[in-house]
Amino acid sequence: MLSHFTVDCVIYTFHEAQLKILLTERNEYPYKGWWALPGFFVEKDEEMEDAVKRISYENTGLKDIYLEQLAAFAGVKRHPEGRILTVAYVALVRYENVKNKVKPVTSYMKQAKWYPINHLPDLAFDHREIIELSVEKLKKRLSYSLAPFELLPEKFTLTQLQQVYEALLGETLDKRNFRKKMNNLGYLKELDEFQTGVSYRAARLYKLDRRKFQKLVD
Amino acid sequence: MLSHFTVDCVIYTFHEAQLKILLTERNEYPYKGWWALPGFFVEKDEEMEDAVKRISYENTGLKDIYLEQLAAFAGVKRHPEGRILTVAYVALVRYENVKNKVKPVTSYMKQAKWYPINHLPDLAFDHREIIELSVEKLKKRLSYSLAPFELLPEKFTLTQLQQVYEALLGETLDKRNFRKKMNNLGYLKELDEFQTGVSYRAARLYKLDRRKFQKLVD
DNA sequence: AATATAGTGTGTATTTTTTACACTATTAAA
DNA sequence: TTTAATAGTGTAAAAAATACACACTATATT
Repeated sequence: MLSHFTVDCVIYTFHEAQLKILLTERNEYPYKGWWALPGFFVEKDEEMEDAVKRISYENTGLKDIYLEQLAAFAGVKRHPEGRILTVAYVALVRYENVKNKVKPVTSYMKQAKWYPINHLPDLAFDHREIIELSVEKLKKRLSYSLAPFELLPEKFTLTQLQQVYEALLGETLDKRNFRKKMNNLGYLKELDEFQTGVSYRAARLYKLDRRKFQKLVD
Repeated sequence: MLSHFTVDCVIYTFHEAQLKILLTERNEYPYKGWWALPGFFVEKDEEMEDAVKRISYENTGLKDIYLEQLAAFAGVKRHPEGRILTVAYVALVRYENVKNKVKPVTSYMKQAKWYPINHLPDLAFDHREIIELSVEKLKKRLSYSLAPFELLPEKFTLTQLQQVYEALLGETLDKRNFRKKMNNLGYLKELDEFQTGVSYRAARLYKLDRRKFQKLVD
């Protein structure tokens, strides 16, 4: 007797200075018409991570996204039709890459939509609990995590980076101290490029130096 | 169709200045005669945590132990008889409480034994991988974790506490700096009691002030 | 009684990190 | 040319982390 279980994805992005999560409106019972995390059953011979990639692809059109396992949820009562275990994953995507691609590709959901983490609708199953745990975890790991850089464009301004930190920590940070610290960490590459299309002083763009970042984490 | 899955427990203790894990010798196929983490199938109407408690109780005689979910493992090939998902938990116990209680209470294992984390035997399934991940996680969280205090007796010496830190970090620490820091954190209660039965100067005993610890973590 | 043993317990100076805080510079649009 | 909006910058003070060595004490041994 083999294991039969689902995966659910908490797909984050950063847009308009806010952290947002992709939710889908279910078109199937149970919880038909409710908002839920994208998720589905894992096939018999399918690796969990591949299932997560499949689901994220269906929902964002993106392959090769940043993934991390969050936890397993298996409450006896979590699913109204009997105990179904789910393994929740966190995925981080760049908004620029997905903004035009989000649409329901499958028959079992009506639509997909980005919701700011502070303004979520009522959610199916125990999905709110899953999301809350995922925020907690991102927060805790922030200081040694790639997360901010997976959420931002490849080239970003220091203000954007600070906004990601602020959104995750839920508090505002001092601009000068934030910049000083980021520069001292030494894994930001200052580019000779600047923002375009803004009606005020254009900010300098930065890139993450992944090699230096990795060295520091070890 | 409901979920059918197992839980596996990485049960840690601290003894003889070493971190140790409880392993059981399997008395059933597959992997009969191999060492493995204590684990078993979760009953149909049983909460995961209750299954973990049941298994820890069978193996250590202890109830109410410190538990934390580690991760789900579901590799298609992890179990030779077909994909079985397992949810791994970390449990922390005090050696003084279990030292005489560890014995195989069930028919499916021959014996149970504490192994230092640096000298593990060959292990069944993907259990080595599970253990490695658990050590990583304990290490990362050390600075804001109750783990050291769950592994030590209620009343402990600063040297013992330092040994737990050193075992988890895999490096030695300076005694004076360690003590200064622990005292400054402010959640250790200095007792008017001292070690007994040692043939050298008896060390002062300390207790964790859980209330102050909690305040600091928030 | 003297000595060996083994671990306890303590202070200071230096460096590094963190914090608090306010103004000038640049650009586009009105 | 003025206004509105955001970018970008330095210093002083406090707190935390680090490096480092020796005297103390309880017991066991002779």
